[in-house]
Amino acid sequence: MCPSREVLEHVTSRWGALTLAALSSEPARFGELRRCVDGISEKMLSQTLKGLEADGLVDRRVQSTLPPHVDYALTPAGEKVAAAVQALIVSLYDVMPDVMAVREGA
Amino acid sequence: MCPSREVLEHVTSRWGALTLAALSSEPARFGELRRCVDGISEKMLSQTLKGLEADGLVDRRVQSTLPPHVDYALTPAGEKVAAAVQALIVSLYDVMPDVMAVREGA
DNA sequence: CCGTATCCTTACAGATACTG
DNA sequence: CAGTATCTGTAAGGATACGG
Repeated sequence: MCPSREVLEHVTSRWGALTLAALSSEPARFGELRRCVDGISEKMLSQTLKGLEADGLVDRRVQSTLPPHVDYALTPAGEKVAAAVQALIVSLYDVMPDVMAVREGA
Repeated sequence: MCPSREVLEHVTSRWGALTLAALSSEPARFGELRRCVDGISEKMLSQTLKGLEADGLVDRRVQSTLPPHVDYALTPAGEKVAAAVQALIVSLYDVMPDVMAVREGA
């Protein structure tokens, strides 16, 4: 199975898309993301970020200060993918009226 | 949590995106989809199609002939979402060289 | 041909507690 | 603040066999 399938599964994993979307406006810190991505646990955020980082979509910058300060930002590749994810989310908002109508009607 | 989150999870579920992509070129039959979406089981295809149908993204047309003939097609709403999914996949292909490079380098 | 029903295994994901 | 470790339940997903 082609390697892009793996990346697709990372990006479209339960939290992958939301995390990319959260980073697309601006870099953010761990705690910010945790509050921003509604419902995500520390564990899953950490895991999701690691996956995206391993794929080269997210860049992790550590400042070894006290207390530690870590920023997560999109790489150029990440920006392209995140833009597509955003477009997908927008298209979803676009069709939500239809979706709701079908759900009721059924 | 907003209702669009549910639809997002359907669309970005393991097989959701691939199924939408497979339908975006033209309507297809169950068996065709099964062969087209590499690795999917009958159970998951059935389940995925049901979810997308319940969201009003996919239309199911049955001809009660013998043997039975069933076509799955995108609804107008489904077309919009599928287009966005396609764009996402294209963006992924676009960045795959970078991804591969990062994976090796690491 | 188009699915549904059943069984079974894994791995996803939440809660909690703890470390640098 | 920014995570990691462990423990545990749930449910997603695969294989197979059968029904309309």
